[in-house]
Amino acid sequence: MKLATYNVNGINGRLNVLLRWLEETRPDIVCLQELKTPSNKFPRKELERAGYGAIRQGQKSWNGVAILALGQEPLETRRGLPGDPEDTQSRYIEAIVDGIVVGCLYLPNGNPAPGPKFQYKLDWFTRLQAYAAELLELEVPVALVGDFNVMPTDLDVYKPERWIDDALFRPEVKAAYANLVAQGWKDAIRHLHPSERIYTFWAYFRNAYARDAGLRIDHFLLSPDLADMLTKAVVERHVRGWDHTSDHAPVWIELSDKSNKRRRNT
DNA sequence: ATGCCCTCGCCTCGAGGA
Repeated sequence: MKLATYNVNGINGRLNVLLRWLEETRPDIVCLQELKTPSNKFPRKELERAGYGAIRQGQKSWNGVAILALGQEPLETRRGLPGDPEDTQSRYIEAIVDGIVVGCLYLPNGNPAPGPKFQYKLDWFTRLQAYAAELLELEVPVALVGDFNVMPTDLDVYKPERWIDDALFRPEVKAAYANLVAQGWKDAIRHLHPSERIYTFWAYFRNAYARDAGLRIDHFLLSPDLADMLTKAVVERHVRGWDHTSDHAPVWIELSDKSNKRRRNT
């Protein structure tokens, strides 16, 4: 089954592109970020017509996350990241689909750094670490999926030296990501492709896509049992080349029930 | 050191993005 993430950069302005990609790829589960629309303007009917049930946490103009599931309604288990009741930004939603706990997240950008926005990013990361540790303790299949706004290593940036002071690449942020992964998560794309340059985002300006001046900032973190099921990871680069497209490409991973192998091993 | 380009809002420019 295909588990996907896509930062759409405005779901209503992007609806045709999103529907075209859904029709083409037919992912089973999709985590969306940057809806940029309040929940009551979420295009539920259009997605339903395309075969998808959906839950969403919207917000006017900014942020916003959603989970789609092919042929079913995601069972919502959480809305909003715990740890700060003052935080009103729509950046986390979670559901159970096909026995998997799927946490869809849009981590703060954090620029300019340093400053209050960067501090908010670091605080959000700390809360995510605390909550992610709780999820791992449940010992159920969990995937934390979305736009983390972090390039984990030099391999994930077209020109690392240009990004040293940026909020997506500062040492504190890379360390926060590394510490999160070290809890016991697998970075799915990196796990399958340990030394390949893979990007998921290309800026609109400076002809970034044509020059392949990209960043890898959309990630799948898998709990150990899910990591065992991982067979494939694909960045749908061509979608970034479509007209009126997002600055992110959709990304998906394939999870296969290797039950025969697992049965033999246990 | 900055803008590039793009989205949204109530609006033709500003804020935010990465």
